[in-house]
Amino acid sequence: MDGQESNPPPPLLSPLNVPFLFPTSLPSSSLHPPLQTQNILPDIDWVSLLSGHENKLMIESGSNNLMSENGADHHQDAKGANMDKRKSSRLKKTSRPRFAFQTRSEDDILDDGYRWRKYGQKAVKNSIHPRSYYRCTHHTCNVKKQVQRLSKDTSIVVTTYEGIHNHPCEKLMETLTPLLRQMQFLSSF
DNA sequence: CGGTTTTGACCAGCGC
DNA sequence: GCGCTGGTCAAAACCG
Repeated sequence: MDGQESNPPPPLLSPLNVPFLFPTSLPSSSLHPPLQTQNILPDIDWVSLLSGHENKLMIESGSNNLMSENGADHHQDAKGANMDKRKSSRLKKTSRPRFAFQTRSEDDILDDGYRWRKYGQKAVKNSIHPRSYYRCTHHTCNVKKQVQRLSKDTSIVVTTYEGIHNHPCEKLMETLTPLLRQMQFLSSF
């Protein structure tokens, strides 16, 4: 459908590694519904960080919104009963690192180098566009993301990441591995 | 055939 | 307590 997984051009960067570098210490009040986001690192060129390919991803300067929330605990997966899973995911939803940003794009899904599996879609109040829920397909990885198009400006997509990848970005590794090999080879002289 | 998407149902949290 | 809303599950459908 959205063909996110099949986007051919590999990104040169691993955008999702970036958020993990900055301190996630914003109050949780900055997080939810009204996308009252705070510019944490206003000078960073998130467009190039996040696009990675010749996409039309355009973050307007000044609207380069980021959200983040402190994640003190590491989300322990309730791998028991289904209900426990639901409960834990819901209860701990605000205790994981989260950040969101807006991109101007025709595509709802931006190719961030990770592989995602859609697990839900919901109509959201006050929005004509549904919100989509994705989960990282890596077995041990628990990162999720939500994607929603703004009803005000339908050219803007709001992507919210939740959690931290505990594995390298596949596409990044694909890109870097030959380069590293070459560097090793050259440095052996 | 295995992985992904779709979609209705279910559940918890929250406001009233 | 009730209804609304958002987040997740899981079966079925879909696709390469």
